[in-house]
Parts: sequence; C-alpha cells; structure tokens
Amino acid sequence: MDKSHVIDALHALAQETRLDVFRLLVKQGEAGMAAGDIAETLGVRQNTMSANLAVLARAGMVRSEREGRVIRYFADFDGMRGLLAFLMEDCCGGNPQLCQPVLDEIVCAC
Amino acid sequence: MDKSHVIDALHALAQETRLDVFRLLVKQGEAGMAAGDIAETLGVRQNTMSANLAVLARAGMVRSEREGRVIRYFADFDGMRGLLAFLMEDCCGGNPQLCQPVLDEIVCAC
DNA sequence: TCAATATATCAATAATTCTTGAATTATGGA
DNA sequence: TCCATAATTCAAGAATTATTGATATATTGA
Repeated sequence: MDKSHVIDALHALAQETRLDVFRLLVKQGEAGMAAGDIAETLGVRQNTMSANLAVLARAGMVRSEREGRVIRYFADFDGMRGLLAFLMEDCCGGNPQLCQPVLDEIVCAC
Repeated sequence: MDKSHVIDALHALAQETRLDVFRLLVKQGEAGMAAGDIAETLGVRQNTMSANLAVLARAGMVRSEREGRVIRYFADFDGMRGLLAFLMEDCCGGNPQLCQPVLDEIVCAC
C-alpha cells in the first residue's frame, strides 16, 4: 500500500459514522450487512450512509456485493492489513524496546 | 483510548505532511528532532509545520520537550499503541481466519 | 409493463481544515 | 538590557468535506 492510499484509508476511518460502520462490519465478519441495515442500525439517513460507504469503499476499507436489490457490505481485511503494515513499517529504527510494547498490545482475542 | 480520541489520531495521521512527520519521528526514535529541523527536512514552512505538529500533539501521536530555545519532538509510541489496539479490538467476531492474516502482517523487522 | 424497494448520484449549503503573512512569546548570549 | 533565534499564535482566504432534499438507477414481483 502506497502513501496516498494509506492517507485515503486513514481519512476514511477518521470520521465517527465511518469508523462506526467499519467496526460494525468487522464484527459482522463474513456475514456482512446490507447498506440499508447499516444505515438503520447506526441511525443515519440512507443517502448520507451511501456517501460514507462510498468513501470507505474507495479507500479499500470495505467492499460490496450485490444480492438482488440489496447491496451487502463487508469489512476489507486486506485493506486493514495494508494500513497497519504501513504504519508499523519503520517502527524499529534501531530501538526494538520502543516498538515492542506497541506490538505486544496488538493481540487478537480469538 | 476512546472513540473520539481514536478519530483525532486517525485524522491527525490522514494528511501527507503529518504522516511524513510521524514516520520521520518514528525513525528518529529516542533522538527525536527539533521543530525547525523537521520543517526544513520536509520542506514545509516553519509556521505551517508548527500548526501540524500541534495537531499531532493534541491527538497524542507526538510529544515534545523544550531544550533551551529548541523544542524537540518525539513519536509517541503509547499513542500509536492505543490506536492500533482500538482498530484491532473487535477483529475476531467469531472468525479467527479473517483477522489472523492481518496480525501476521504486523511483524516487526527488529 | 408497472409499482415497489434498495441504493446511488446530484446540487447546494454548511462546516471544517489548510496554508500563510504577520505578530507574539520564550530563551540565550553579548 | 538589547538583539537574535526558535517556535507558537492569530486572522483571513482558499480548499475540502459532510449532509441533505430531490432525483435517478437497478432489481424484483405482480
């Protein structure tokens, strides 16, 4: 992931509704969620949500699949991976003791 | 780290100059770098850089120490840790196979 | 083909953010 | 104390972004 792509991803997540959407979709996992259900769940109008989903999709943080009339959205774990990898890329400028605590914190609860 | 704090951190990093600053300071590690040197290194005017450093500092992504006339900035690894921990918090909504590849990618090069 | 449903797009306004020149504050040295 | 240096703060204009009502597109079923 290049720098401008990373900036798009950070920008997409740096807004309350979109961060909520992303985390909701992360929780939904492989089930994903229909655009309308996302809007209703988060109490956001349909077209506002559509615009926000488009921002997340352009940034590679979510992807979508049409299912008949419904468009189902999913968190894009590849995008997430690229973002975190970039942010940690140079974490060890010769001082492992600085970055190790950061890595230790990122422990999956699964 | 709570949600609004996370949004501040994401917003702070979602801009080219500030992302460059953060990564520069990550590379500098414990040495940090004087505000003026950061501005000169990145080719940004001194007051523009000051404003950007203030955004990063408010977001908890950098911290500073005065050394005589100079103010030296450092990446804040605690802030970084909080941000990444929040983003990964719910990565395992019952499907470890989704999040494991994300975690595998975040491997420190040290 | 027509109506209903789900979602996206458009255009306009409101709000926020970025950059910059100018002014200000803080420190150290002569 | 006065000057030079390092950095911050202020105010204003330009640019970007968010939200919304209205409209358009796509799909399904009658």
